[in-house]
Amino acid sequence: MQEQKYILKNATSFEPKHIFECGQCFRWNEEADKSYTGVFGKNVLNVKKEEKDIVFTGICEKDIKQICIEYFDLNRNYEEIKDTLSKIDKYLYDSINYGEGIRILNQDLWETIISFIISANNNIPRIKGIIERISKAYGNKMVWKGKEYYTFPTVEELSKASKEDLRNLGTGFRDRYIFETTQKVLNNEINLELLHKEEDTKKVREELLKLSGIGPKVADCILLFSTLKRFDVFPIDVWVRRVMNDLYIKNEDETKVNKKQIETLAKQKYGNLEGIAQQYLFYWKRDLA
DNA sequence: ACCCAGGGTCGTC
DNA sequence: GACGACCCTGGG
Repeated sequence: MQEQKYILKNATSFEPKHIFECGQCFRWNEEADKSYTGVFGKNVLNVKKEEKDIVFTGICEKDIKQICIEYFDLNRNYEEIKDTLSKIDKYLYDSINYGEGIRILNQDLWETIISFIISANNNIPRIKGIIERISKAYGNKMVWKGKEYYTFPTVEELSKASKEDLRNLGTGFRDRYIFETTQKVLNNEINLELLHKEEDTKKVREELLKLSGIGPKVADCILLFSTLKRFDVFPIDVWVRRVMNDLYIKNEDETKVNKKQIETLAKQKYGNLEGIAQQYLFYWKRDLA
């Protein structure tokens, strides 16, 4: 494959660090020059901010511009979204000021499902390591500038892995979840294509919850960070629980805060943009911790 | 050396 | 609906 380049001129709401380190993705790594290189689909891409422009370089299976528009959701107006959210209260204003360049990516649904199953009760460095090892073992090799990269395995490719194989890649107790979920998707007990066509977020969520290793938090992350692209969800993890308690609820023991209370509060304050609000808050508070 | 927490879920009571 | 168990790794 031939290297391609695309330059996005005078970009707003696009900061590589914010996008790749806000916790939505696990396959992007910072280079010495502060740019980021990552793999998605059959593409290897480098993203570099040069003054006001964003420069995309890499090997792609289709036209690089089209691929970037889709993956980085470039047609969505983040200025408008941030405007709306900033007016809600001072906390949202501050968090958006902090992570002003965040964009929610359109990540492959299958990869997002497995990635967030792995994320359960886990930390980001280890999650990244597991996903890399899975890709190297069951994905396909690509070479760019003399370096090797691996696609994330398809359902069929990953189905070659036994529970023991997965355990040996360091997945821990999640080996069973990955194995069972792969089997279910392979046997078409859940149809990922059809899932995109369902409009009702609740119904999609119910379908995801049928898969092994997917509970409410992981389901919401999949809904928000994949091509399903639902903003009317509010993934509640330890950090979000912490920030919501610190800012609004002020319970002495944050672990005792009722989940339902947080959900109601989020819906009430942030409305149908609650998913994006969650991401600004998460990036803000986790970084300052 | 030891303990703890990490983008939670599952099985059991 | 609450509770503990769960694999593994890095940091205090």
